[in-house]
Amino acid sequence: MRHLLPLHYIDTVARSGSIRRAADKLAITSTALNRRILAMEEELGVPIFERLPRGVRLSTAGELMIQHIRSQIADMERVKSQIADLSGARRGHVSIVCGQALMPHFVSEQIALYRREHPAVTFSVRVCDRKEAIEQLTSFDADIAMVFEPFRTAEFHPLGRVEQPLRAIMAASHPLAEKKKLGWSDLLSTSVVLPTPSNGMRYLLDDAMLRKGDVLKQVIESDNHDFIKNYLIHEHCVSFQLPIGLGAEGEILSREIEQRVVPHGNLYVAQLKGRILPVAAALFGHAVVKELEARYAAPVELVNPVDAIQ
Amino acid sequence: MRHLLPLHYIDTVARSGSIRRAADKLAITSTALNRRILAMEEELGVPIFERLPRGVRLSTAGELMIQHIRSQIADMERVKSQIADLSGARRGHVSIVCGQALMPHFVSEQIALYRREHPAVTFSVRVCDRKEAIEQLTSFDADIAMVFEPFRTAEFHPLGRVEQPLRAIMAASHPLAEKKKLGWSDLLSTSVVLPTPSNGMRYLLDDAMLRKGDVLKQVIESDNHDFIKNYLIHEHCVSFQLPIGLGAEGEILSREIEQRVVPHGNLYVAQLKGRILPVAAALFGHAVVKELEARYAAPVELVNPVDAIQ
DNA sequence: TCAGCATATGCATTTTATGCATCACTGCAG
DNA sequence: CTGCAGTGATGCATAAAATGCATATGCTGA
Repeated sequence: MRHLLPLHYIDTVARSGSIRRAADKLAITSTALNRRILAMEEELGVPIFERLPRGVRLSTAGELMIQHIRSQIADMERVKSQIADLSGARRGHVSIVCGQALMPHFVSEQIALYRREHPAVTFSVRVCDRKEAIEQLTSFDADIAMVFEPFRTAEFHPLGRVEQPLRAIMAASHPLAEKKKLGWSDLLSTSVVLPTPSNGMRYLLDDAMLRKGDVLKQVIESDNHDFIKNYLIHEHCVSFQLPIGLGAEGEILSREIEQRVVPHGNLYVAQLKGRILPVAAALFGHAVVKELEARYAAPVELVNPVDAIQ
Repeated sequence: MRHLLPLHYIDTVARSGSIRRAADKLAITSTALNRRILAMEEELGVPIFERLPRGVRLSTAGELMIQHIRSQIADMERVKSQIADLSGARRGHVSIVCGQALMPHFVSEQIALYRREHPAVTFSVRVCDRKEAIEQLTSFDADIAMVFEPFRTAEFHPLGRVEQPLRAIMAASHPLAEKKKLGWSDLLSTSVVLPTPSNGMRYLLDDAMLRKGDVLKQVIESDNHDFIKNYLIHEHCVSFQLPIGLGAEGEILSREIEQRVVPHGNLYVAQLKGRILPVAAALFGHAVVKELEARYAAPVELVNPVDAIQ
């Protein structure tokens, strides 16, 4: 929309950290962009950017401004999506961030399902850790986040939650594959491959190790679950995965872990607090929550018992 | 701000109901305005206004758009006020609607108090009934509403509440002035002057009459409390007022009414739900709530008992 | 049918935004 | 210390956009 072009300009400069770089992205000259920013600052009465020798940085006022700007741009998208919805055809774009490499199986399935109903809705999916996920929400770059054991912040507004117990995964030939349920001693008896600390599963595992006062024999750490899964074929190690991230059982099997050893974690579907989502995003989020709760029976809601009854 | 000029144009047209009238207010020609609107509709892909023989009216899409526009404009004000606050000087404007003619005594006092601290903050005060008050909030024309027994709607977000029992007012020479506390039979024994039905006090009185199956001897109905108060000097009638609306006792006295006869009502200070108020408005609202609760002991909060303890 | 008032549109003019060339400044590598 | 690369700011000519005037067009109600 034309009228928020100036806002988009400022947003781009803030993201680029330099007027010239932003000007390149926006396909205008740096002088034009510079002058628009000077004009905006003139209007506002205070500088939006601090001028540094190697570019610009948001001032305190600019921080306030940029939040406003991003919310306005996102809200305009919402309005457009609602207007499009009036004429029957649901259109728009849904931007999703999901916490780990485990989600894509589920997410891709859900997106395909949604797009079968509404082919005019487009999607973008990014995988990142839970801290980044919340940043993406607050910067209005993502509409919906799906994360495991997120940091609780004021910005985070859960749309739904399901419990996910950690499961141990290993090659079919691994000795522990003969047991149905693994205890702490079983885990100690083998080498393990752990996800990086930014991962929610790692958080639960570190916590378990701290409580037990014992450390697992970690041989490899990786942020890529595909790599981990492939590695298990070559060496008799154990790693971990959530039920939702498990594919079909083939060379790699999964086994239950006793709950008192590693407590169950929570998988959240969430949006930015206070924001009204575009129609498509809101409905997709709703559909995902419904499906999750159908697959993994919704836990009893502790915050408000009355709601759980309905 | 320049970038929301187009939005302001649309807002003005929506309020004026005609492009020409809006153009006059905006001090531009109707052709220029017309073309900007056509351009916006082009961009949006759907008409914002329905063209009628006697002007224009918002289309369904326009209704969505205008809500967005007003929130944008109001939110920009908020940002400006927050930025102004950064540099120490609190500036800005607070727009208040109060439910009845009873409030102005209290409100004027509170505004004076606030302005003594922050002389750069300006105020506008409008008196209207509770239905209009909520409309003013939703159209972003008012930041804060102070109303007695409002309609409960989803848009209404209470910042504070105090109980206000109705009191009977009358001339000092009225026979009932000799009693300290009036019952239903006392009220039936005299003529009464009632506020109009849009008034929250009237709502409680009508309710009482319905329950008792008896009607008061209403001789005059008026929406103007000053008129009512003056009239009581000339004829021995009884009327009603809230404690907060009572001035100093002179020719007109007030007497308590038994609670089981007319139940206590609630006075609310409220804002539009989901909106973030400008700094000045938020702090003024807070100050008012605090003062009200100091004067009329805050009632026990029923919704969430935990909060009341703190 | 016609007067009255509404929105739309063609065209000349004014205002605004853009691009080019250039300046002034800073940090860094040699 | 010096030159280089990279930054934002500014003067001026040009391109684009908004505006105003005159006028067309469309509808209602008497």
